[in-house]
Amino acid sequence: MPELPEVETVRRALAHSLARRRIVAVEGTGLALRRPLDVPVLQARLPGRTLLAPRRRGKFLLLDTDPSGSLLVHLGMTGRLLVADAGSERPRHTHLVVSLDDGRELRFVDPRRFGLAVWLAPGQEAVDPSLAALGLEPLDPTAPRLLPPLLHARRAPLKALLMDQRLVAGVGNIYATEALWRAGVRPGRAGCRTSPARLRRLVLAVQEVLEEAIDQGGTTIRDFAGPGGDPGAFAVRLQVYGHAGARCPRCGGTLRTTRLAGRSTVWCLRCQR
DNA sequence: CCAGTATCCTGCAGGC
DNA sequence: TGCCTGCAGGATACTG
Repeated sequence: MPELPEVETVRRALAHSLARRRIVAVEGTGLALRRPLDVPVLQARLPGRTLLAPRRRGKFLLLDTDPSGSLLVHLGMTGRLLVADAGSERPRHTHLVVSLDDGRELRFVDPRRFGLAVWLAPGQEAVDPSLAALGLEPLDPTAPRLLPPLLHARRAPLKALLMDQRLVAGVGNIYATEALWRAGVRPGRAGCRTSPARLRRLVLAVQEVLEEAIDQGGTTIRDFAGPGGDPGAFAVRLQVYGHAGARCPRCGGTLRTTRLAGRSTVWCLRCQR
């Protein structure tokens, strides 16, 4: 389940392995992803371009090229970007293959097809609906100052607000769950019923957990892997996600599970207020 | 405008 | 063993 730390891990790996590689060909299955995978457009635009260092915005990756333009990628739930030798066997559900000038290829693999790969011409980035709707980058130094008032203005449960990409871009179910536990805040608490001081603590907890996860190369529950196929190491550091029914590592209470905003949520009844 | 829910998709786990 | 059901949840379309 790629959230910000997983996407950032992929970005860093691709920055090393793809920079200055020239694209020579593109193949695609034509199967629909979240948005239609427009293979003819990708085949018309990508070959001949050189890949630059990728950027990340929320959970989106922007593979910038020279001449300018970008391949916008979202990994959805089960998406992977893999770099492998062109001769090697392609995994099931490989929807897009970008061949490089050094005999390797970039593969977009996504069994559940919640992901996305679209060409953005110069200038399109500013008007792309997915990107334009994104809120604050949670790791931005201004987040602890700017985010609490936005959360305080809303009646929805804090967990739903943290996962709302229009407010904060990049936090998903795993890290929202962990940050709320770290901050000692109940996931179902309404934003407007939480003090600014607690909201600030919550935002700092979000930053902390995201940074630690990036340091560990992301979290692998089932599907995530870096471009080389390697799993992230943060799963062992998850304190509550996936541990419903276990003891709370902080107070020894029982971790409960509920559904909030359609997502499973784990929290400690005793020490999360 | 805001909050909550249904929807897309596949793989896997659990029950029988 | 095999079939069925439910769950996992990213973004987004829809409803109230």
